[in-house]
Amino acid sequence: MADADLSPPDGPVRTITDLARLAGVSAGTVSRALAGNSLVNARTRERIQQLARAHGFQLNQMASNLRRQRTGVVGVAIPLGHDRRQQISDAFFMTLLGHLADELTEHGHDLMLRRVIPDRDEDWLARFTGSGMVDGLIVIGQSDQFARIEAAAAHYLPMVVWGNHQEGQRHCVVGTDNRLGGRLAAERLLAAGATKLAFFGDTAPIEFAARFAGASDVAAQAGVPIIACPTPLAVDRMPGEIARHLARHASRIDGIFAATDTLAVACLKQLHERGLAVPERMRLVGFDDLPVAGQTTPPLTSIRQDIAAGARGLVDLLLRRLAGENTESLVLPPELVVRATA
Amino acid sequence: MADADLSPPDGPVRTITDLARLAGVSAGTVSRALAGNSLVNARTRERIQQLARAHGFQLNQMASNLRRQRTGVVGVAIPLGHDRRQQISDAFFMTLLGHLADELTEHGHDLMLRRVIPDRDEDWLARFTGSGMVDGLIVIGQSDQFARIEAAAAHYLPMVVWGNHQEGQRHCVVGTDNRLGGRLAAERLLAAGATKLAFFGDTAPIEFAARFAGASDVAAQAGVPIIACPTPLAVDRMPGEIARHLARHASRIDGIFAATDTLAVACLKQLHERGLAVPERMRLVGFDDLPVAGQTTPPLTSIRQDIAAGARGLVDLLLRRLAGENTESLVLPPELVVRATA
DNA sequence: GCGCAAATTTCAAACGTTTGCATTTTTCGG
DNA sequence: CCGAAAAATGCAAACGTTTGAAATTTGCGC
Repeated sequence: MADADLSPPDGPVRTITDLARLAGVSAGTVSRALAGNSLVNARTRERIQQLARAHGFQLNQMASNLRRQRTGVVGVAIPLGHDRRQQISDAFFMTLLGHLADELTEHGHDLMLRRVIPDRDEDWLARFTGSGMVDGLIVIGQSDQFARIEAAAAHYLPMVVWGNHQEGQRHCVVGTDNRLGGRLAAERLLAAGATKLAFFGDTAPIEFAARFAGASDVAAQAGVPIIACPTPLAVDRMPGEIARHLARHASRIDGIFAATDTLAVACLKQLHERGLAVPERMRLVGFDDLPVAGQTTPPLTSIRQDIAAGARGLVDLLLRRLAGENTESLVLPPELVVRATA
Repeated sequence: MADADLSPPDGPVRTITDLARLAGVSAGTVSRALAGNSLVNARTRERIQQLARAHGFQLNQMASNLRRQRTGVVGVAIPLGHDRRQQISDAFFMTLLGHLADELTEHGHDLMLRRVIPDRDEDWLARFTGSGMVDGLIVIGQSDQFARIEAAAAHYLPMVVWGNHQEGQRHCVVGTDNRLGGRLAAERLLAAGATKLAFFGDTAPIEFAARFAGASDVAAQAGVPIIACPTPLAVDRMPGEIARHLARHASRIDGIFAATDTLAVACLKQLHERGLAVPERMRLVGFDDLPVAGQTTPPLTSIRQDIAAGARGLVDLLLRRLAGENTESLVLPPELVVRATA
C-alpha cells in the first residue's frame, strides 16, 4: 500500500474520491487528512497531503461550503444613492475597500463586492444576506438606505455598516464622529482668522449632515454666520457648481469647510482661478485627509479619518458578530491635521 | 388547493422543499417555477412565485451553484509585487475596479475580490481557479507574475488579464498601448520645447517599461537625451525620492515624463517647492488622465487611458471565453490630453 | 493469547438544488 | 367516450464535501 502512487497515471484527480482511490482509503479519511484533523493517523495524513500536492488537487469550495453551511466569504455592499457614478470612484471609499480587502484576507476571508442601486432593486439587502453566498455583510455607507438597513438588522445579525451613528439606532456601525469633525474644522477656520463661514457639500447623506451640524454648532457659539452651499460630488458637475457658489458668495465669506478633500481640492483650484489667496483671503479645511491633501499647493488642512482603523474595526466587529456576539457600534475620533490652507 | 396559502403560519420557509410543501407540489416543480421554466403550468408558476415573494424566500446559491457547476461569480485578483501597500489604493486600479464592478453587475455576475501576495503564496492562481468558487478570473496587473500567468493560461481558459501585451504571449490581455503612450508623451514634451528629458517611474513592471521604451524611441529619433529616474509608487517614499532626483538632475533636464499621474502630481509639488516654473522651465506629462489631472495648478497634461473601455473589454472578453471562444488580446489606443504643464 | 480501551478508518446520511426520465393528468380529434 | 399525443408534475439521482456513529484495527497489561 506504500506504492499506491506508483499506479498508472490516470485522469486528473478532481474530487476527494479520486484522491481516496489513489491513496487506498475512504473519502472521509481524505477529507479529514486534508483538514489536518488529528483523528487520522499522522503518517496517512502526511501521505495524503503529499499526494494532493503532487496532483495539484484543489478542494471544491462550493461543495464544502454547502455542507458546512459557511462560505468564508464576506459580502461588501456599496449602496449608491442618487449620485451613482460618484461614490465608487471616490478615493475615500476605495481606500477603505483596499484596507478591508487586506484585513479580511488576513483573517482568511474572501470578499465579495456588490454595488447596489437601491432604487432599482428593492430588496438588495435580503438578496445578499439570504443568498447563502456570504457569511456576513459589510455595508459601505448608509446612503439614503438608513431605514432599510435598520429593518434588516432586526433579523440579520452578522452585518456591520460604515457610516454615521445615530442615537438609538439598531444596526452596528463603524465610523468617524462626523459632528466632532465638523467642529474641529470650524474651530480651525476661526482660529485661522475666518469670520464668515461656508460649508461646501451635499447635506443629504447623514455623514455630511453631521459634519455640517458640527460646524454650525461652533459657528453659532462664536456668533459667526455659516452658509450651506450644496455641492454634488460627481466629478463632472463639481467644478461648475463650486464656481457658481463662489461667484455668488465669495465676497461674503472668508472660510470654507469642504465636506471632502476631493471637494476641497476642487475648491482650491477654483479659488486660485478667481485670484483669491489661500489662506490669506480665504481659509479652507477639508475632510478625510486623503493622500492628495499633502500634495496640493498649498498643502491642505484637513480632518483626518483613520481609514485603516475603520477597516480593522469593521472586520473585527463583523467577526465577533459571526461568533454570535452582539456588538456595540464603534465611533472613531477624527483628528485635525494642520497644513497650510487654514 | 387554491387556499394553500391560508394554512397556519409555520416556521420560516428556507428551502425549496418548504415552499413545495406550502404550495402542495414537488420540489422539482418549485425549482422550475422559480426559474421561469415554461415546462410548468403558467398558473402554478405564478402561484409559486407569489408564495416565494410573500415568504421572502431566497434560493440557496451554494446548493444551486454546486448542482449547476457554475457560480455566476467572477474572481478579480490583484497581485501585489514588491510595492505591496501601493497598488490597491492607486487611483487607477481602484477606478478600474469600480468600472469592473459596474460592468459585471450589468451582466449578472458577482465579483469576488482577492488580493494576492505572490511571494507568500506560490500557487495563488491555481487556488483561485481551482476552488470552484468562480467561473472565470480577471487579473488586474501582471506585476512580476508574467511567467506564472502564462503557465496558467495553458490550462485555464476563462481568464483575462489587465496589462501589457507582449509579442507572442499566450494569455489574453486587455490594456493600453503603453509604448505608443510613451511616444505621445515624449513627442508632446518636445513639441512644448523640451530638449533634455527624464522618465520618472519604476521600470520593473512591464507596463512602465513599455512607456519608457516608447519615450526613448522618440528621444533617440530626435537626438535628445533621456534619463530614467527610478521612483517607487509607494505614497510615503515617493516625494522624498522625487526630491532626490530633482536635486541631482534638475539642472540637466527640462522635460519630465511621469509614469503615472499620481507621480506627476507629486512632481508638480516638488517642482513648485524648488521654484521651477511649469511649464516654462520644466515641462511635465503624466499618464492615466485621472480626475486629479484636471484639478492641479496648473492642470496636468496627460496620456489618457480609457478605463471604462478597458473594463468593458475585460468583461466582454471574459464572457466570450466563458462561452468557449478563444479570444485575442485587446490593445486600446492611448490619447494625449493637452492641458497646461506641457 | 485475552479482553478492554484507545486509535483509526469506513459508512452513510446529510447540505439544498437541478434535471433527465417516468408518470400522471389534460386535451382533443374522431 | 376512446386513445394517443401533449402538457404538467413527480421521482430520484446527482453535484462534492463533511461528520456523527458504527466498525475495525491496534496497543497493552496480565
